[in-house]
Amino acid sequence: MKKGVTELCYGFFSTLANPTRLAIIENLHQQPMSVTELVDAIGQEQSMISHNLRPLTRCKFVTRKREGKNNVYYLNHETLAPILNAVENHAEKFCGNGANCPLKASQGK
Amino acid sequence: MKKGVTELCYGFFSTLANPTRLAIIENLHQQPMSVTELVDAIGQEQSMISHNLRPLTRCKFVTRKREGKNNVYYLNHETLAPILNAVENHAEKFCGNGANCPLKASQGK
DNA sequence: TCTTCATATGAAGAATGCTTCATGAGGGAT
DNA sequence: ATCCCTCATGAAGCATTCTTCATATGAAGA
Repeated sequence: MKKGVTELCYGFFSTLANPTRLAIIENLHQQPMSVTELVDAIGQEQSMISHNLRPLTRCKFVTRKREGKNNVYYLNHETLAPILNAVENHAEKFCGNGANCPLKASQGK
Repeated sequence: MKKGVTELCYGFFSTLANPTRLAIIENLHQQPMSVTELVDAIGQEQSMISHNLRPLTRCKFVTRKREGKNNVYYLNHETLAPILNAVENHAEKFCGNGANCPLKASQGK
């Protein structure tokens, strides 16, 4: 671990530490989508989706591309695939896939 | 990406999204340490270190072991090594190692 | 140009998480 | 038994981030 990685990590992880942004990532993992499509898929207000797309774009987790009058967002699979994979491995190995995760318990219902 | 991973990811990333906890990880990456050693190394109050060790323990990022009257904490390298590696790769490839990271810019000085 | 669809942005109240202070509890040594 | 060292926990004020509401911008079509 290089020196000074801490501040980079902080920006990185705090951007990912948000349910709406994770939902966006989950959707874009399937295919590129416009804002409107994300709004429909996630079922939240348009302004909320837009607000949350900004930090994702800023950290290069997604990229934007104008297509006609739509802004289509693309996931940065190169970064996120291994990360999400590591999270799944951890959850599986150390957290019983969430079964014995106190955080999940306190969130649900 | 499996269904329902979003909530697991949220617990995972929000635990990592904290400067003190990242400093703890950075230190434990070198070697296991007791709370007092972490306090000295990081230079923050003991209660703060303890408070931040709790979520790390809960998410299995670190494990605790009594040794005499000390509580020694061990990093879960199996999970964190690949994660931190992925962050470094991303920072290098997409963020100029933080040089063109607007977050870092707004934090520093 | 005017209208409409698509998206971004600003501001403010609400919610969440953090930091600090005070204290409690456990283990070892005397 | 007492003292000290080590560490954990609770509560409360403070700070940060989120969510929502209102509005602005841009592109395309009539």
